[in-house]
Amino acid sequence: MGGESDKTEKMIAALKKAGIRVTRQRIALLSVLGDADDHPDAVELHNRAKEIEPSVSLATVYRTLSVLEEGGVVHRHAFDGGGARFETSHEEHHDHILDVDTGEVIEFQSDKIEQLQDKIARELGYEVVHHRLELYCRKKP
Amino acid sequence: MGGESDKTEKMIAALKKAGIRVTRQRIALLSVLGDADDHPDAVELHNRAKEIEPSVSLATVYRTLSVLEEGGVVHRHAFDGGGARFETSHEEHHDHILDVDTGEVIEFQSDKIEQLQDKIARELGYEVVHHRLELYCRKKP
DNA sequence: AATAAGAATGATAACGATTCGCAAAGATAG
DNA sequence: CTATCTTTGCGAATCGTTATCATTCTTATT
Repeated sequence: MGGESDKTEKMIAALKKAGIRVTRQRIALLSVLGDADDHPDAVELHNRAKEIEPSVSLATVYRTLSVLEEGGVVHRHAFDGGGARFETSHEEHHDHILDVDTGEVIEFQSDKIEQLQDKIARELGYEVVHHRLELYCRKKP
Repeated sequence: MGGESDKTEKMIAALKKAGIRVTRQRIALLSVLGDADDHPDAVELHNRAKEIEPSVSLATVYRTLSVLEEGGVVHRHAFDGGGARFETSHEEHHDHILDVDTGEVIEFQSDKIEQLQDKIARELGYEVVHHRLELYCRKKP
């Protein structure tokens, strides 16, 4: 019983607290998201979720991902080419390196860059709401 | 006659040199691109180009933009929401601030950030092929 | 200038990712 | 357990973009 991981439990609690209804399909999706250590797109999440809860439809996956995004539970990324990709937001903020040959995604974090971004925006009279930094890279020979 | 600007002439010369055929619709699009100081999308470019050369079709705008991108004449950007937006590549490299309230696009350039990006990639065994840095900002109160 | 050969074009169909509309099923408060 | 209000699945619709294909243009050659 309760095959859900700790991560999933926490996300369910977060939903309840936010007054968002907890349904079978949402639990399935949250569980899949919690287990994913890659950055799957909606179709891939749908495939994985179907193994837990065969009735989930792709439409619901999309709808739920939007709900979760608004609730701050997942982050949506729009890397070059193809559709949006998702990850849970229970890690530190980070940016991404994308291997242009293999498609692999590597996460990194740089306070210095972050500070420079803020500085640049500030000097132009802006404050950064959110940003997007992607390094499309190739393995060094 | 030859209402084309200097910029446009140069781009036409670039096409010829690259062995790319110079057509009425391509001249129209290049002229529109040369005059644009914003970052128009394909539909907007199509509208502007039609005023010079009414026969241009949207399909050709898309096709030509791809050709120009491959030829290094324009850059394609995929900002959050909506479709791709374009600008000529005859300026220095720069990144973008996007005003989340007005949609305005401001360009900026930071050697320091660039260097940090290279350093981060290098330390992970990668070299940066290209990158994407967008600051979604709001005007400071 | 006329021509041949290949490339570019316009119109429209097709596409992939995502959203919408709606009737039916499900979750939660009382 | 019931009433209410949400969420769901399905399929159609939408958006930005690309593909198809017969026709028209460019360009190199005469």
